[in-house]
Parts: sequence; C-alpha cells; structure tokens
Amino acid sequence: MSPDNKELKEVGLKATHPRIKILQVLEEESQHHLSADDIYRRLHERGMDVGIATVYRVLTQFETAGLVCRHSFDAGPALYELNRGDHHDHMVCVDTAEVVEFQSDEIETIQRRIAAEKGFDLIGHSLVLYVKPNNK
Amino acid sequence: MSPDNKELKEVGLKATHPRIKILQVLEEESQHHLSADDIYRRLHERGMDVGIATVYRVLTQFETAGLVCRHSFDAGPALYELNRGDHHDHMVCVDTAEVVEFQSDEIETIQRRIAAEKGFDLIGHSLVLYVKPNNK
DNA sequence: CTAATTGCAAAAGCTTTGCAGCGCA
DNA sequence: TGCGCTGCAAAGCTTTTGCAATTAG
Repeated sequence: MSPDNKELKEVGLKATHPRIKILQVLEEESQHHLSADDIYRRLHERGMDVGIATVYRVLTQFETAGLVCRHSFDAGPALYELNRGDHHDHMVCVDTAEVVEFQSDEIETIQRRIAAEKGFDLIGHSLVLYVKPNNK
Repeated sequence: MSPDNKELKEVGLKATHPRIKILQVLEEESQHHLSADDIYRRLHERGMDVGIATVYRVLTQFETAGLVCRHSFDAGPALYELNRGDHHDHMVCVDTAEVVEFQSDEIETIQRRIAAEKGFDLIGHSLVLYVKPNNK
C-alpha cells in the first residue's frame, strides 16, 4: 500500500482516487500554499477530472483530520498547505506575493500572556506580516 | 458645519447624506466592529434607505482616506471600525464572538526584527488571537 | 453489498460594477 | 450647472449543498 493510502486510512478516510491525487499535489508542489482552485487546475493538467466541489470537500476533511492547514490571507481564496507538524506563521511580500514562513516562540509566549491578562485562554492565532523587499 | 461634515471635507469627500450617516453609525455604536451589512441594517432601522452598494463604496472610500480600518477576521464578512489613530490588534472569543482589542509594542518590535532577518521591511500585519474564557 | 464518496449544477454569501438619475458645491 | 454620488439590479468570486450515480472495502 502506498504511503498516501496509509495516511488516509490512518485518519479514517477511504483511499479514493481524488483524495490520493489531492494529497500528491500538496506533497509535490514546490509552492506550498495552494488555493482550492490551484489544486483543481493542477489535477486537470494531470488528466484527473475531479470536480471543484470534491476538492473543497476533501480539503475540509483533510483540515479536520489535521492533514492540512487552511489560511485566509486577507481577501482572496483560502490557501492550503500540508501540515508538517511544525507550527509557523507567514509573511507575504506585497510586491511579489511571495510567501515566507517563520517561527517565533517569543511571539507565542507574549500572545499567551496577553490573552491571560484579558481573562482568556489562547486557543489559536492568525499572524500575517505584510512586507516589502528590503532594498539597501 | 457639523464635525462629521468637516471630517469628510478634510479627506476630499462630499458631505452627502449616506456618508454622514454611515460615519455616525460608526461613531455611535458601542460595538466598534461592524460589517457592511450591520451598518446597512442600522441605517434602515433609523429610516435611512441607503443601498448596500453605497455602504460598501463609502466604506472603501473611508478606508482609503484613513477614516476607518477594515479587518478580515478569518471567514465571514469584513468588519470595519473607526480609525482612532491608535494601532491595535484583536482577540476574538470563539464561544461568544466577543472582540477585545489589545496593543503590544513588544510584538511589533519582534515582527520588524523577523522581517528584517528574512530580508524584508515590515509594511503592516494582521494578528488575531482566538481565545476562550479563562475558567478558573 | 452498502455506506461513503463523487460530479454536476444550483445556490449561498459577500462584494463589486454598469448605468441612469439625483444632489452637493 | 456639472461632476460626483446614489440606488438598483446584475454579475463576480469563492465556497457550500442537494441529489442521483459511482465506488471502495
């Protein structure tokens, strides 16, 4: 059994053709952050005629199962990326739309403290930095 | 001339009825964070039959003029609030949808440093904490 | 075999746009 | 008066949903 099949079974999803292929696209793309439509078009380029509704449904299931992370960067479509277990945030270049990942324990700690100060427990967060190439 | 008229003129917008009323709703609402549709409904409650298209157009103009800030909290409609000149971020309670504002120079400083480390200048950011009431 | 999954098409939710008429400066 | 602004309706874009047909285990 292929590793993808196994991954799907482990989270309780049938190893169907569309699900396996969507997982492959997410694994193989050098561009880690893909919209549902990006994935839909990649599949069709490869001769897989999967419906866009299926792409959305599968991505939602994958997110619930913890296989992918979904991000809403401002307006526009949501972007999905494989969950590699390493939590990170993103900076988006306003010129090129390039997405760079980063990680900061420092910020996470401060967030938890701020939430506590207001009487809350931190469940999660969404942090996006909008940046421009540093031209020096 | 009313203060609202003045505010509008100062940013180069004609002091029209819809614009004045939308500004008033934003000023008077104790709930600072309103969607275009929230504002639309508040206006109609007050007998002002402004079109929803106008609400969107005016809010976009207000944002461009720096009069309001627009936030995309995850999915759902964008929320607008009056720009009182004090930059702040938000935490949203996942139980009650309550929105609490907070400010952290510490986080801003770290953000600038992280952007610089990756070769970028920080232009802006979006930070939302998702929280739950701290039940102790 | 049978419950889960899929594709299609239609609809939903938010936002923008074209256009003819109205209103502020 | 003239250009900007407005309301309406239609369209755009992303995402969800109903349903009959298909498929995995």
